[in-house]
Amino acid sequence: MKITALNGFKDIVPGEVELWQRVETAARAIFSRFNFSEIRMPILEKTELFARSIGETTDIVEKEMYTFVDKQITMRPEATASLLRAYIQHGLHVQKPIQRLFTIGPMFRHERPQKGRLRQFHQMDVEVIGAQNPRVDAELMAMGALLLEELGVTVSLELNSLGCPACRPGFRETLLAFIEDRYEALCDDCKRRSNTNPLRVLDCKNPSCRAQVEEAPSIQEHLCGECSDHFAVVQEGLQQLGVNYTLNKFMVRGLDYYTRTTFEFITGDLGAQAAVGAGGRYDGLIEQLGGPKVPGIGFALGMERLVLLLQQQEEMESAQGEIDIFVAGLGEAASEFVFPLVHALRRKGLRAAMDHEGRSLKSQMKQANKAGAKRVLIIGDNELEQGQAVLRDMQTQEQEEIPIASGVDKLAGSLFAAC
RNA sequence: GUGGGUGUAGCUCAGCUGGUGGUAGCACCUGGUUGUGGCCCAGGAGGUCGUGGGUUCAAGUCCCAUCACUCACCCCA
Repeated sequence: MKITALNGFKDIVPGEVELWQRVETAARAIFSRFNFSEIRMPILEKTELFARSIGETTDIVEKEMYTFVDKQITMRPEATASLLRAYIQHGLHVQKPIQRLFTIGPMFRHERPQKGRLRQFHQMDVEVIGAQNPRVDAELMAMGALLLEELGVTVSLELNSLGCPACRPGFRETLLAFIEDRYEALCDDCKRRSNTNPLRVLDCKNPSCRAQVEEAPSIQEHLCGECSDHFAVVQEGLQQLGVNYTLNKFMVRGLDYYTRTTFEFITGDLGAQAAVGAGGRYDGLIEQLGGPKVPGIGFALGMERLVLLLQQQEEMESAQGEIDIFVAGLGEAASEFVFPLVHALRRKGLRAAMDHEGRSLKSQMKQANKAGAKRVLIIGDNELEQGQAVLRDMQTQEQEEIPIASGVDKLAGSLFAAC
């Protein structure tokens, strides 16, 4: 039996990896423009960290984590908890009252794989810690929207507020009363959810449940004064920055730590996994994890989903790397000469390649062409005897003779000047 | 965890109601030019038809099991 990658784990091979690099390069550029610094955390953390932040009763913690049970450690299922742990551990709040941080890397969840959802997946995660101003919420969403725009993917931004510990319990009761009248009409999942987390009933996909909650009370109308003011300024900010959004009173996030602002970047082109990016505010979380009493907000972008969108929105022009020069050696003596020459060219900074299989000139020319070589240097027995090699320009097809007798380093220098 | 779909060359796939695995396309190698790429032409290499059982004179094809992949539910980025 052949050994293959694990179910839900994927290789990113040449031809596809270029798209990933594009996504990552664009993201780093944008994050930098918005004054974010990179932070990198380990993939393994104590299990307790995720239980305390994401929520003991969430699906992620209950059944989706890769945990080494005997060691009480877990491969991170998301980035925020690890990032906040690092923030607290290093006392970053002392260095700067407001920290703007991003991280890029793999996350792990043991779910059944499907389109846009893998067991090892990759997120670009952005967090602003220490900022209470609602404008920061708008600024973050504007940054996400700008990145997606620059990548050329079209998404819609959906916005909601989940309130805070002061007003959410009240809404929860209001909603529960509404749900109880319709309890029998709900799907089995929603019956269960109405006990554990009634807000979740709001975003059930089951059509009959949707119909039932259509007229459900909106949390947006049950916010306390502070949350309501906050939500209003967030929306003003989005308008000021020209970011389009729609309010969605049914949007509930799956992680327990969210408060107030929550949002999702949604696409219609990925099947069931419609969220390309999502996030929100988590004002009590840092304190809950043993840190200072500071607010926070952040969001994550799913890289697999971005790459899928890029793949289907434009026919992959496989712009694989091109090289500066291919050195074709003909025969054993020439190969002896070419081997160190190619290395000398690379030391000069040129992207250089050669053939090691002793193939015909025709074959080597094909290789050079496939590698996208701008020039080919041809050296055979004739050239060695005469002390002149042939340098061919692959675009213009022009060839010139250049002296090779003065040694590899000099030749590499003159080739570097020529390229 | 629950459903559906699909497994034939490195990739994309033909293969009808069982009767010798495809001149299929892309990719790869060689040649058409004693030492010159892209286009074209010719040739070549590459497969335990996912795996294991069963039915049959005969199974890629039918049946069962199993594994893998995939889509959806659930959940989420």
